[in-house]
Amino acid sequence: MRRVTVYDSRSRETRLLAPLVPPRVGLYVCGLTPYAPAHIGHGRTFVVFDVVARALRRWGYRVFYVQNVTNLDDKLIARAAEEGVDPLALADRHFASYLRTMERLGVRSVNYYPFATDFMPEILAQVGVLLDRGFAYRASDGSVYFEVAKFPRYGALSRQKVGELRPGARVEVDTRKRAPEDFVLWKAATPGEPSWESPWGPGRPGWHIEDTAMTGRLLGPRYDLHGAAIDLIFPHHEAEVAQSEAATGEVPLANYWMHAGLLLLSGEKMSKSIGNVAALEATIDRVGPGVLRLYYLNANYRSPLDFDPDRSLGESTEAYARLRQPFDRISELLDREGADRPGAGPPGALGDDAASLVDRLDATLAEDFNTRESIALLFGWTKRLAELSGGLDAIAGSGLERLRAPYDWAREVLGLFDEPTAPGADAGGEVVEVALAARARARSRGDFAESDRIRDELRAAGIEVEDHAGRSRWRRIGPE
RNA sequence: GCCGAGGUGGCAGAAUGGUUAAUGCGACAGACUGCAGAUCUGUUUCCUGGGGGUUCGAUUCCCUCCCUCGGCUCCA
Repeated sequence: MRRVTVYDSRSRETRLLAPLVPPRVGLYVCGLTPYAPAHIGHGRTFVVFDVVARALRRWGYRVFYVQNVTNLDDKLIARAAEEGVDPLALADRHFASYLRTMERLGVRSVNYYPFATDFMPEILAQVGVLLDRGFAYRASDGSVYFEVAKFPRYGALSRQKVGELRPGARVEVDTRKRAPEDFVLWKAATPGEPSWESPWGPGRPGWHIEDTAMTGRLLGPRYDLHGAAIDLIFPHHEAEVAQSEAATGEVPLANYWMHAGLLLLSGEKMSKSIGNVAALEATIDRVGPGVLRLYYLNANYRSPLDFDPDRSLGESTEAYARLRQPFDRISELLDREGADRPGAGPPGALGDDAASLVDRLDATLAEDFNTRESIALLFGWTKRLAELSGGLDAIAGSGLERLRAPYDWAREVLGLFDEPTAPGADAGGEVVEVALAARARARSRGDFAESDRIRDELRAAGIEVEDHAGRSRWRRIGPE
């Protein structure tokens, strides 16, 4: 197992990752509430933790990655009422679409997506324990609240002092509570809304308790790593800590807390409630998963990232195309001619350099998942291969495989280069070759009008033609 | 008001108590090309929010102020 450091937002320092039971790592990430399509802010968070899981697995850790699904909450119920559908069915529908989007984005590292409503026995049990131990109380209508005053550590994670909060700043204060900072564990049923039987009467669980009920069963009372976006640190994560630690007596709930920075849209938080969202699915349609992942990973995962719809992805598109150029060429040669294609060895010590670069990439990423610095190293490698100026074609298959190693690393860990690209392997490649042959004949007889017409038509179809000294090559740039 | 995260070139964004502050985008010039694009080469010397302090040396550590964003009880 490689030595890995993690910035822990609870202690506010970068710490050596020491799993409770090596090499296992329990990773829990707060997922979304599937009441609307995912936006690119969600995409950032889930790509970040996808890389965390991929990297840890590569380094020998056995990661069990749980991402919960809040398939029942106020907004979901409200949306379902608007549409006149069953809330749980609405959640199922949006979750199915979310899964497809994640698959396209290359997020395949999650082991288990538990649904809140599948953990009703655990939720009821945890609420019951909190009542028995005196950390919770029942309100007149049957709701159950956590009494924050009984848990002195409340606020330690987010460094909030209860007395300094401004109740009602954003959400109406619930008058049934003893104190404004108390939070609901069990909500008494509202007619017409989904409800479950409980010892305190029919109702449904509060948001926070769903998470600790799930992690209690799936990961135990203490686990290694809790991740989410920073906006959830208060009150959600604070409540998780209070519930779980009060109920189990086991401290701390999570050994490490990783909080991803928010994606801002033109300087403002992107969120479904404000309505300033860029849909994730449509963005993938437009630029492809690799460009979007590069955009996300091109910044420190903790920094706020300001998305500019007019330039951010254009810039990443250019950068991605440049980054992958030698990778595509190598892949094309290997796909077409195989690993035993003849040729020279890599010049100088380039083959060894590829191997040592992979070591450096691992070492760099292992310092709090520094994806940005890793990408800078990959650009350096792209530059070195580009300086071979056509020399890639002269190198034998075995050598090419060695030179591709840093890109293979990027594919495995960062999830880049995962879309089909090698022109030869593309469906329709033969047709393009025929068109290019016709264009070559036109050029050789000086008929540039015909030559340009063919080029323009190919471009309209998403095929970029590149004229090189010997022959013309082409690549897909996607439909305009 | 309180808490938290940020402030680095034209733009996006790394890193570090120490030679010319990475990388990418953009721009400009050259090579190549029938032209364009792509590609390659070079240039982009005056860039670390303001003010103090510690230090031989601060962008980095400390203090203070300013600005932006987030949270303040069911937001990724």
